[in-house]
Amino acid sequence: MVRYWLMKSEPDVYPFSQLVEDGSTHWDGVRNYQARNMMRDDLKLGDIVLFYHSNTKPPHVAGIAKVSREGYPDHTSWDSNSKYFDEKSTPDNPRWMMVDIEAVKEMNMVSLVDIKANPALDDMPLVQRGQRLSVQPVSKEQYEEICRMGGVE
DNA sequence: GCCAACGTTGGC
DNA sequence: GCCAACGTTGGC
Repeated sequence: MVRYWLMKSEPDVYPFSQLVEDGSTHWDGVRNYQARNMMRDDLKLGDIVLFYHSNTKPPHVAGIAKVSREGYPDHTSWDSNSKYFDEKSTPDNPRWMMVDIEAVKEMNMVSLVDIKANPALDDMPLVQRGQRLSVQPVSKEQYEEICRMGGVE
């Protein structure tokens, strides 16, 4: 069964347009245990991802991606040249995980303001108080509503 | 195991 | 730039 997720990226770091250009990418740099656990255990091949741009004006959902490889160790965690380096992570005992995603479709920007204004989306983790998780579950209904707002069938 | 201090996230 | 919310760290 396909599940739906929302993943945050700062457009200055890696925008959705870059994913479209690259075709696919590995989602490295997540250093939060809850997000790691979901990538390790819950994100399955073919799952759908709403690609969200945070720390930008306005914050918004930019497009649709899907999981093209399930959880595996994040090699940037033992690369001392990487900004995501974690000395406690090694190839033999990796602490952090990532998945690969590939671009599926661009959509018209769906801003956080519009998401908050839509009662059908009140339960999205994204709009909950203090929610900072960079990988979040989204229901099928919420996903379909975002698509509708973004002009995607 | 508690909790204060600190760092980060991310909207505004 | 501000700051609320949250996660992590480390002393005790």
